[in-house]
Amino acid sequence: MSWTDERVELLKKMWNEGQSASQIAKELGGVTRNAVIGKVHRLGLSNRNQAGEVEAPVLEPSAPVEPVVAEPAEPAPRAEPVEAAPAVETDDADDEDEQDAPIPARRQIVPAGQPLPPQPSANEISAEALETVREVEKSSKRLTLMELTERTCKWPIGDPASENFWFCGLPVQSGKPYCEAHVGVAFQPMSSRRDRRR
DNA sequence: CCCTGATTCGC
DNA sequence: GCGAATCAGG
Repeated sequence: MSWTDERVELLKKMWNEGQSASQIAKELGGVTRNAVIGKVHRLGLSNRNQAGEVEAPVLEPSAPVEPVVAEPAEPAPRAEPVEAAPAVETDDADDEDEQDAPIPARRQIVPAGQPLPPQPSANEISAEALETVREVEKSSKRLTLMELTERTCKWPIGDPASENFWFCGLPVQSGKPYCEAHVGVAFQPMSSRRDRRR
């Protein structure tokens, strides 16, 4: 593969969008991240952004969709109940402990045997948190189902029933299924969810 | 171990 | 110019 104008353009675009060298390399195909980094330097744009100002088009993910049950497209091979959300009984047993508690997750099945993250009802998340997540999602890697790995955030964004759908894909928080931002909304301290009694 | 970008240097 | 190898760091 050679650096055709088109490939260089894509490289520039992605680099200015903040994509990592490996991401770009994957997108381009036929090159390694080293090649990308090397090219980036030769092009003298090691300093991300400056003129480009290529704002990610990010189509509004049509607001937090209600839990969408993914059709078991293919029989998932005994999906490991990874961080299966324990039935969180929001009883009146007010516990002040700051123990993290996953919000109820809908059982969803992914061919890869990965449990899908819960679709949070916007009303359960603080405004700021939601804001932050929205912000972070702008830089999501927009991975497809097949591109998910054990260390890419599996938080779904958008409407699964449409083309406007992808997975976050940002680096997961070591061990967890989501990136930092999404772990934040997926696992909330009891205290912050106490007031929203059922 | 996973990842990131930066640099070097033989080709 | 290219990019693998290597380095430095999270």
